[in-house]
Amino acid sequence: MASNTEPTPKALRSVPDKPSPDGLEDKWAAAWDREGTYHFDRSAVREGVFSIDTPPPTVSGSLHVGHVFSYSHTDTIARYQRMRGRAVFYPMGWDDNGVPTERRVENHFGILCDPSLPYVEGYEAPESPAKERREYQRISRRNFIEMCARLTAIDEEAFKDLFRHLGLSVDWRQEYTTISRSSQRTSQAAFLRNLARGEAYSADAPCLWDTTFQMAVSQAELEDKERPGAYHDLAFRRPDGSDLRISTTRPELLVSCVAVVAHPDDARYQPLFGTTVTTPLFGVEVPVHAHRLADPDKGSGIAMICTFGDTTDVTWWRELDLPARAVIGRDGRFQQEVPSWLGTDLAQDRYSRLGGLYVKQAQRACVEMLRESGELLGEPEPITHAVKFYEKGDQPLEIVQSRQWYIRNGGRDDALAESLVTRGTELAWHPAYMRHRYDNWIEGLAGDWLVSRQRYFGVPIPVWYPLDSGGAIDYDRPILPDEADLPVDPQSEPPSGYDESQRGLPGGFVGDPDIFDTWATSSLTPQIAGGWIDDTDLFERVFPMDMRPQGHDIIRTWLFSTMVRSNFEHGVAPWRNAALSGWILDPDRKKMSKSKGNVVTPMGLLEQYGSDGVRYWAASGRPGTDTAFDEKEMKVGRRLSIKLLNASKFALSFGEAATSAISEPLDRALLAALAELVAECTSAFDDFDYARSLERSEAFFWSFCDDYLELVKQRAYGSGDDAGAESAKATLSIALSVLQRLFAPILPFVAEEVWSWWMEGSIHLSEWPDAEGLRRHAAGGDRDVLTVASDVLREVRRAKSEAKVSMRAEVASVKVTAPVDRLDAARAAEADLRDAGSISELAFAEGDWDVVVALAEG
RNA sequence: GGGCGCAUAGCUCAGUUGGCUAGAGCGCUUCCCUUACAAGGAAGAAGUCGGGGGUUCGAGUCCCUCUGCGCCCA
Repeated sequence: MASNTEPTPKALRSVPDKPSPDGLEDKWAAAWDREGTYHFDRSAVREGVFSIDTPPPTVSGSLHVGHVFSYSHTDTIARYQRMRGRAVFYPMGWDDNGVPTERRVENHFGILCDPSLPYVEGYEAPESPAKERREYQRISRRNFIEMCARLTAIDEEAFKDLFRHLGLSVDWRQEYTTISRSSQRTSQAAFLRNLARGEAYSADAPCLWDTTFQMAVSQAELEDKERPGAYHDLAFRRPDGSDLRISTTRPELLVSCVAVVAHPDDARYQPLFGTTVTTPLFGVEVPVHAHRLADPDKGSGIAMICTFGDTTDVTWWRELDLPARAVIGRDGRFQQEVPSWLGTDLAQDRYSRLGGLYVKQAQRACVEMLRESGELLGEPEPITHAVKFYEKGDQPLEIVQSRQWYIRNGGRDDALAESLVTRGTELAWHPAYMRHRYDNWIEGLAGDWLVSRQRYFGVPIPVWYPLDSGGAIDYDRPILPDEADLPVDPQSEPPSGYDESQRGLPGGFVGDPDIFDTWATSSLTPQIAGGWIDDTDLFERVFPMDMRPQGHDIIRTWLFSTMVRSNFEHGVAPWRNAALSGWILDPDRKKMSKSKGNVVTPMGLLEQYGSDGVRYWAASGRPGTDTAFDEKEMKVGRRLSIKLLNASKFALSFGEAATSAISEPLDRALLAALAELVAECTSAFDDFDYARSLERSEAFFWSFCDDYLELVKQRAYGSGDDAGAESAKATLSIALSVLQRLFAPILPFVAEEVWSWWMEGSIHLSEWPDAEGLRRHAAGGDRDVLTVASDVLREVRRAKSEAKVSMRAEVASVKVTAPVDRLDAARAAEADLRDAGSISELAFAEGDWDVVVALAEG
């Protein structure tokens, strides 16, 4: 079902005297709103729909030029598909929840969340926020969430204004936020279904922990950073009493040592396998194991296994079935209580010097004790090594043992990983090589997806736990809500069958204190935007979606996690195409980012160059390619907009004529060339390559203005009953309508403006030009006629330019020598050439290409 | 260490399956106030296609290798 319309000329053409691109944004954005131009046609069936899984920007600050860049790309595709007759489902979402939003809210208002505090009715943030974070005002969880909602609502409006000004053809009735009740219901329902099918589980397991945010972190959020460290050689005691030198970068974890390990092939340590050694300082006896992950070239080739110094420790702990001896708490400090495995007074005494210290302090204390006891061999050897950080954090992660929820993602299940790779092959990737990023990520997964986050502003994990008669939590029998009751907040409401007064009491219940990872909700954007839970009629019309546009930096997070959820819930890939956009680079070829301080605010650019000018720059960036931030390109875009206004005004000034009047070879040549252009732009857009379509259209348009318009204008000025004039007028009308429509996806404002001068309805709802129809109008026209005529004209201009005379100067004679086919083509445009060049005598001769121009005297 | 991408005019980039003397825009130089456009138009100069090797009648394009830059992962 086509939702677009054939171009219908207005009864009266109305062209302004002095066209300008300024002010078009406000004029047309309002008109599109009023007319509902971009409203999704809900009666369309799936085959007639083009649906877009729009990236919801994080509402935690301001939009930057990168947003303008990539969202413009998506919009060109949306507009093209709409003109092809598809009902375009183009929603917009806002990703509010997550750490960045909480951070922004904390700093903006000078507040911090303390869940132990009571709710305050009518709370207002301090008028002047405290400067130091530790002096921020503490408020209740509910108050904090309200403040988050307040700030994100303001930010959303600003974002929306910018996107409308940019001209995104979004259906704003389909706006969503990832924190809304509907999104919470969707997110919780999807999770409960994962749980019911065994795709989600909770486990008391080691997890990466950010001690600043007091929050668990998933593998997808990790970032390796090079940090200085040092190898400390410690003296363990062998069974025979001699020293065993073991190197470690984390001597403070000595107290957590549960074993030592060397490579099975390492002859130096083979005699020790199966025996025990004794740790320095604490005198704990630990076994010596063999494992392939021990690197013989690292340090002394034998390592201590601790609870837990890094992720390899976790692997060893799991595979070698070792005990856990954790001492570092969630706050990043060594626990006060002396560990039970320290048997001697000396060991206990030594530990008491560590209790309560932060990791760095504990390291210093430990090294000092090792020096005192003589068990530090030599001096520490400084090195730099990769340390794991939370991508938004500034302290190294610790690994702590805790109860968390996980969703299976193939990290511990090869068959699942393989099926997700296969899902990836169901997608068309633009550009194709981005698929490797996805495949490599899956191959490198080390565990399931940890989705619990110890934060506040987000979707609560919809689970309660019963308390036994002793008040202990029974994690194995979680209490789940009915899907019909979603969304729920286990922190503030009791599960069915319980009363709020039973919260925390023996025989009662507790709510899971955590919320979901941001990605656990945004991995469901197709379901949220498409109405999976609330609007199944809509969902059937739009899912699986046609297009997922996104940055390539979040393939491992957003793209992958969306695949995981869709694979489980629907057994299909959630989209047919993934379009990955590149980066914006500053003039030094560095990635533009807020932290580098090289970001430019977009609104000023839109005002200076016009939204079309900025969109032109964006659309010049090829899909997936990093693009330099370049205001010159925006200026070029603005010039193109102005040219389209002026050329349209000029071409329309000649009036109309019936298409049956097209008779001149030059006119047919133009239409034949135009047909090829349309075919090329169409296949480029079908391949998501807006940049190629723009490049071809633009080149054609400039030569249309420079050559064709110049060649034909004298003829078109001719008297109304002149056949040549009629042919020119009809051709100009067709060409103009085609060129305006080819530019419409890229330059929506100026295209709509010029269209409105002479056509009914919005250009954005009109038919995309049709190459076949143009070929019929061209009636076998020979493109060479235009090419050769342009070549001759160029020679004439060159002669005038070299003689430093006006282009209007009279030419006494021109002699064109050419091979016979080109000669025929030139002859076919003879009259137009005379007019365009002010040529008195035009002669032709057969031979090698040559144009001799003789200017008139005086 | 593994994977991927990029390298073409001063700058930003095109260059489809290998095919005549390698293209565009910007910038630069010169000229033109022509009744669509001076926020314009015309013309011109400018490149050993990162280096080396190979396949081929023919390589910017395919293969190998080296160098530099960038990204992802370990």
